[in-house]
Amino acid sequence: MVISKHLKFPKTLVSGLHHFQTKWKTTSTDSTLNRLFLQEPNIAEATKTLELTSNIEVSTYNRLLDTCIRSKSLKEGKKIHHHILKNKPNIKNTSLLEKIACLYVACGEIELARLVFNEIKKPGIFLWNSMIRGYAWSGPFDRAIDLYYQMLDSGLKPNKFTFPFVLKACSTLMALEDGKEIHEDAKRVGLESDVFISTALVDFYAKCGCLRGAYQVFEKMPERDIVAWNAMIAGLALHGLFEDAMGLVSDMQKGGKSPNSSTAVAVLPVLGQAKALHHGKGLHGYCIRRFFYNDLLVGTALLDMYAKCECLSYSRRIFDIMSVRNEVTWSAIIGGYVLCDQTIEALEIFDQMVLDEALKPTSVALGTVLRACSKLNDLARGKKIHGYSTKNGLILDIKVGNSLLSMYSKGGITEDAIRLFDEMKSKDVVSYSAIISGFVQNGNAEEALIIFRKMQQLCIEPDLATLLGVLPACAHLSALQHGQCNHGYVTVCGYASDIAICNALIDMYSKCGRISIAKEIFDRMPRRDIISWNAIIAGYGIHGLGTEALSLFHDLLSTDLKPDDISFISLLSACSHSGLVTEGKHWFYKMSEHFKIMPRMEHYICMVDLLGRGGLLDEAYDFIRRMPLEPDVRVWGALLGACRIHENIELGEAVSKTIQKLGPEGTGNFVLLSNMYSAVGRWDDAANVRIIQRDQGFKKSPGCSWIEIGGILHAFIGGDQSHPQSALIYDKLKELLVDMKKLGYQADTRFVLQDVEEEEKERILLYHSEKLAIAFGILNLRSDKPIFVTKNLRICGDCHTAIKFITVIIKRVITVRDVNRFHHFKDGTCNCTDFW
DNA sequence: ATAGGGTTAG
Repeated sequence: MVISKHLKFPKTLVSGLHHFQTKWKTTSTDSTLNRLFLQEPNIAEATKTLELTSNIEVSTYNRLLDTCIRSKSLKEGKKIHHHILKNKPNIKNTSLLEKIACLYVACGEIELARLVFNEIKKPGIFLWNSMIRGYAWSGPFDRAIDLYYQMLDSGLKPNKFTFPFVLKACSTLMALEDGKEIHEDAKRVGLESDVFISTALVDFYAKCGCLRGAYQVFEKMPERDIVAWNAMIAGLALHGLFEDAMGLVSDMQKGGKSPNSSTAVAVLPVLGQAKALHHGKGLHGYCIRRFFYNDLLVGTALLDMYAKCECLSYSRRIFDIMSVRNEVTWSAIIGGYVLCDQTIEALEIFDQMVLDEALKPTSVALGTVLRACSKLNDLARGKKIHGYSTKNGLILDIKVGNSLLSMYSKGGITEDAIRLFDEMKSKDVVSYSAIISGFVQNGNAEEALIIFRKMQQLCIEPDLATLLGVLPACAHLSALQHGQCNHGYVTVCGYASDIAICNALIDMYSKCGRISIAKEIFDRMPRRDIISWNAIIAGYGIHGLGTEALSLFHDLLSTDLKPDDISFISLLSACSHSGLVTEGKHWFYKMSEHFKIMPRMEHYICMVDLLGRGGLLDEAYDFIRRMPLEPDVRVWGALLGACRIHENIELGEAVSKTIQKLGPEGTGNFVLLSNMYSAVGRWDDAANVRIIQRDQGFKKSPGCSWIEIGGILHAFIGGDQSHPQSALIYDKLKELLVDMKKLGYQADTRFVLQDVEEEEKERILLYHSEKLAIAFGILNLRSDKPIFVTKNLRICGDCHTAIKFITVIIKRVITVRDVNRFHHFKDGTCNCTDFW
């Protein structure tokens, strides 16, 4: 056969072919192919030649297949396979079949390889190893382990290639027990101290969370190459042990081994995590000396480390000079900008990546950008990304889904959050935590607890972050029993020593009325951060224990911690609740003078409240006028509240005009103004305010009070008759009213804003939500138990008076937590000294 | 090498 007739090589594609054609013109097909296939670019054409003949020798097939394996030519390999099946259907040549299987593994077609593998009676060790490696690389990973055991069953002894492959599968699956058994096998066949196998074992133990195991293997190694050192260092880094990792790096250098770029890449993330900027800079210098800085991975890891240390300008400089960047580099720099609160810039860089560089956003980049949208509350942009993710199938990535979930729920679009949550195919702890925290942050703590329960029913174990969402929900609802239950869970899980958890517990107990337990937790903390102090100071504040709050603040000053802006909000509001005007003024002054903290609007609100409650109305007014910030409606609201307490109509009217101009927020200001007019008997004016309120479309958000009994929250709104015990509750209140009147109680009908008869007003007052909840508590709690009610708004003035009488009648302590603070009623008095 | 959920005030 004359080959030149059939082989038409396009000259442009294969260089030097002319020479080839002339030289081998007259040879047989077999030898032609043999020669031809030694040159990899010719494979495609060569397989065409193959189709023209049926009689090919096994040795030729072998050579063809070797070439295909080297060049990972799947298409051509398949043709050769078909050729063999067609022309030599009964071939029993194992080596040929093994080669085909190896070819498929090399091309990542593990299932095809498996089909061939299954046809081979006694596969050799090389093929077993190839198959195990194939599964260990691309999964299903458990098949790698299965094959390993099958191989042992077939009587073969694993060799030094087998162990690293199967151990890789074990570490991916976190299959600690299987790996340990395989470790024993390695010892039995005397291969434990092989460098490759030991290194694989170190890597396996570290990735499975068993650092001790990793170190034991590492220590026993008779010789360690740089890969072995890197495996151990990476293991320590993986566990966040940056000091140990750095220690090992210097041990390695003492042993005469120089860290390479992989060492740097392993260590840099943990340096960033620990914000160990100093070490990071040192390593950066080393990388420059060793010329690693041109390495893509090193560059990316360096810029990420600097970003984590909040040294964004360094990150940027590295990013700018990197000659090669990939999508990971871009994600890292975008993430750095988001972390450092340069959110707009982060989005600009993302646009640059997509538009200028035409890089396809990965799910990691999208997750990061969604966090940026969430921080900016740019939900429109977030929704666009949602659309893009859906179109490109990235929505199936759970991290993208969770980022979206978090954005929607933090952004307050609960419906979108819930819809997405229901649509998500796979949900994990993070999904649940995201939606729970979202609900809590948007004031829907009840829904948060409902989802929390659902999650537990589905046996999804809450983790630390979940509890950090749930505990504030309990705090918000004053759900002490739920909170205690979660405290128990925290302890069982071993989170009880976590600072953030303790902070959340302090807040929960103090909002649930158990300030002494809050203090106990605070006292027992081995280490505290500024949040711990803020939480306990605020706790004392809302309980009306201003002196204690001040004394804790003094304690704080003797620590290494510095009070922050929130410490002062907590302290000033504590002073305000306890009428500590002098102290409050002192610390407000010190705050900027000594601590160099610029007062924010919130601080001014606290000060106006403090001065106003203290009766210094003119000073408060003056204070507002001298504010460097434009006072907002909340500042004026605080002054109006003070005008009502001290019945200063003249100032109150002026203030309310200002509030009208600014646009009143909610209804609190209308209620205050109306109450103020009623208080001095200007009924027409009071009525007028209510008409304006109605005309402007402000509806009073309903007052709601609740009480937790037996772990169940019983909620009431005014005049509510929906509770099963309604009749009993109403009877109880009527009975109490009779006794209260005997003691001199008179319904304070000024607090009824509806325009109705006096008698009706009394009736309305009697069935206010806080009174209903208290009556329910009296009926359902043992007489030695304190009654604790929570209200979503400020407590009503008449209720405040009535509850004092009730404590005399029933001889029990009653606590009401309203939106501002605690009211501890006992023996006819309230600890707020009526300055609520 | 990048990567989702998190505690304090008002």
